[in-house]
Amino acid sequence: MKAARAGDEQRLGRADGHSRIRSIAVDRFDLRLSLQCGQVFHWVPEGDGYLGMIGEAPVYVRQVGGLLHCSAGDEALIHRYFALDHPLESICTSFPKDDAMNAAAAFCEGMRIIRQPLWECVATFITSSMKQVTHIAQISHTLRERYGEARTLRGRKLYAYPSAAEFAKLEETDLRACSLGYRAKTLLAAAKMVAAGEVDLDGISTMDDEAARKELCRLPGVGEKVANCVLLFAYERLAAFPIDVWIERVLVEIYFKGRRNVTAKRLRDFSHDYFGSYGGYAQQYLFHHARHAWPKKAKAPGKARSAVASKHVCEESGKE
DNA sequence: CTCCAGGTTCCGG
DNA sequence: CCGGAACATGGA
Repeated sequence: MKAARAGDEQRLGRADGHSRIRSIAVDRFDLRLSLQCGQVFHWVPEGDGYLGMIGEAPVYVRQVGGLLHCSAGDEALIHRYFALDHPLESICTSFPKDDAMNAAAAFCEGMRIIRQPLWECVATFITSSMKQVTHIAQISHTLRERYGEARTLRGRKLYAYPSAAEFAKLEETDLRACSLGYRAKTLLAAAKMVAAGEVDLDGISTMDDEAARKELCRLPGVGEKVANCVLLFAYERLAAFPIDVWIERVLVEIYFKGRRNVTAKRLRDFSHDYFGSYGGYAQQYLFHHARHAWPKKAKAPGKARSAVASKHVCEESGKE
């Protein structure tokens, strides 16, 4: 592979004058998969790479085979953010050996669980409830553009995720205007608690998984599922196993097929025991595989809808 | 128009 | 502990 061309250096160059490109050798890492699997929502494709923020730092990363290209000075940040130190081979070896898990592991080769900033992760997953991945990203970008600090890289504007203190200064209507819906109230309340120090996100780092989950659930809008996402994607608790509608579908269809009385508690207990200490990785692989490789749910053909049934309903739209 | 999306909370058995 | 219902909004 050829080294980065001079043109790349120029385009990648930062305003501070340090425009040298560095290459990080990576093994068992897929940048695109790791950014597009639904664990983080703000990275945008740019050229052959991605543009995004790691905390307050605007970053451009590009993967070419086993090399990760970035600006000089960002290496350590990127190494940590993308969890290049996670023992991916051991992690995959630890997975249970069943057909569904094997297929998901093959489908998700190189996907890593990244280390996200605490509040950013808490807040984005508060906004995630009952939302499609694309819409979560949309909300994230709106919040950043309106209330985050701006940076420029490669001629593009990038915005940091607003801090809890910045959110705490807003009104609920401000957040509703970002199409947050009912999540505006809980996000604002959570921001105020964090800003006031009533919940200490940094302090949670030293708690065991159970205590940390319980503490996170004190935040409005944070239930067991969101807490597990935060534990997994921000606190590096790789055993945390978030159960959303997709994973529930997988569990019920694959591991509880035909069984009755499949309650939330049984799913939780089974997942904890079956997937083990790297359950979070197993969960993310199963999640991504199910979302992209499972057949779309066929519309129940029970009663054919009349083609003319709704003909006259939406005709008059000249209000105001 | 209908259906559903990386849920949480509150309420009654 | 368990099931239901309300809660907003925008794609498909």
